[in-house]
Order: sequence, then structure tokens, then C-alpha cells
Amino acid sequence: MANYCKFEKALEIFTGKWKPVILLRLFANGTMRFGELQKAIPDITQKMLTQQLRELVHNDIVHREVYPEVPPKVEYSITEYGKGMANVLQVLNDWGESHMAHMDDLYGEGRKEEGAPAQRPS
Amino acid sequence: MANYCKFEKALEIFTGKWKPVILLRLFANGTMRFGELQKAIPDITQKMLTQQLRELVHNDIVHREVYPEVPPKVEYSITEYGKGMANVLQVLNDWGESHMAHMDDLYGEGRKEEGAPAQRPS
DNA sequence: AAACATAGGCACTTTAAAGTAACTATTCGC
DNA sequence: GCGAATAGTTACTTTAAAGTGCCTATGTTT
Repeated sequence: MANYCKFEKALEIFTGKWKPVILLRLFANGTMRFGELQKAIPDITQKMLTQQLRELVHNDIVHREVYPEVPPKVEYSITEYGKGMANVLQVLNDWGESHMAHMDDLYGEGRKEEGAPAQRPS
Repeated sequence: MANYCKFEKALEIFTGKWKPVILLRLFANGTMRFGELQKAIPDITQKMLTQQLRELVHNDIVHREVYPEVPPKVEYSITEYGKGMANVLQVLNDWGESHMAHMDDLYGEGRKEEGAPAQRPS
């Protein structure tokens, strides 16, 4: 009972509006500075970027390296432990891709209101 | 670019406060009536249960079978297509489990404020 | 004829997540 | 002794997700 908590712990890492993007960027590009991440993710705000990075650091997914220079330089990268979840990301990504195809099969590529049927067409 | 959308589509299915629980219940128990689900998930409200089920039905993960009786009877179950995501759930669950262990290693089982460090202890 | 049981619907409120805008620290170059 | 960079912080506002309470339909039972 209450066994879905592992599940939910896992989801905490990936979910939210920005964590997926941040993770994928870091996995793809390797080490990135704060400003690079910000440029790579145009719509994210400073607050959101730092906040999400902090959470990822806390979860030991992302490493934060501060260089005591001026102007400041902080580099982010996926930790060795974090790299272990690459396959999880891959599985999710693959399933997401095939699911999008499935939705297109079901509803056609035309009217794709996939998230939720607002009220049910009555 | 914007390639993480598959990823996010996948996450839409699992995320939210109730979808994981509902899915795990249905996977574990097979076919369940609305009321059974409600009893199995004590804190969910009717509104939330119907809402989340509707979204799962829309995504072809859950099948909804209405029996035209009185009092009404509606049964929910995982669709054949939905069963195809069992391995995704398993991967997430397993990773979540090992991640919880990893967090315990890092921070000890004592003070487990895992989600986010509220303000950083200054 | 009133109450019950099941599977909802609807309007409104609360809470949590995200967004905005303005501020800070440091030091180099001018 | 002022502005430019970089990587933030802080207080406040907006938006989205979830929760609350009460309403509905319809045969069956009492």
C-alpha cells in the first residue's frame, strides 16, 4: 500500500515545466554555464532556472561547479549518478514518441486536442 | 529543437497528483468500478477521479464500459494499448526505488526533506 | 412517497506552481 | 566612481491544478 511513492519520487525529478528541457540540454551538451542554459532555453526566467537547477543538484542529478572569478562563472553538468538515468529518459522519450503516433492514428492529425477533452462534445 | 515534446507528452500521462495511483490500481486489480476505485484511493474526490479517468480514456490508456442498469454501473480497465506501457511504469518505478535509496545514502534517513531545500540553511 | 444507491455534473474556493520586475555582489576597464 | 558582466535573490502577482459542497438522474426498496 502507498507503493506508488517510488513512482512519484521518480516523477518528481522529471516533471514540472522546465526540468525535462534542462535535463535534455545538459545530457545533449555536457557541461553548460548558467547563461548558456538560459540562452538555450529562451523562455525560462532566471528564477525558474536557478530554482530547478537547485532541485536537480539536491537530487544529485546535476553537478554545480563554481569558479571564484569575477564576473562569476558557474558550470552545470550531469553527475555520474545522474547519467544512470539516461535509459529512463530514453524509455520515456521513446514511449512518448510512439504514443504521439498512436494519438494521431486515433484522432487524426487534424484536430489534436490531446491533453483533455474540455467538456466532452455533448 | 523542441525535441523534448515527446518526452513531455509521455509525462502528461503519468503526472498529476492522481494519475499514478489510478494507473497502478488498475494495473494491479484489472477491471474496477468507479466506486471501487474511489474506495481504493481514499482521498480522491469524485471530481478528480472522473476528470483523471476521462483524460486516461482520451489517451486510450483506460477503457470505460458503461452498463445501462440502475443504479448505474461503469467499469474501468487498462486497454490493450495501455498495457504496452507497463514496462515504462516498471522502469520508472524501479528507478524511483533506487533513487530513494540513493537519497538516503546521501542525506541519511533522518532529515529527509528531499523535494527541495526550502531556502538553503544560510 | 421518501430514501437509497451509483456515477457523475457544476460553481466556487483554495493551494501550489510559475512568472515579473527590480535589486545585489564583485571587480575590471574606463 | 560609473558602467558592464554574470549569477544570482527577493517580494509580489498571475495562472493552473486541485479541492469543496451541493445538485442530478433513475429504478428499487421500505
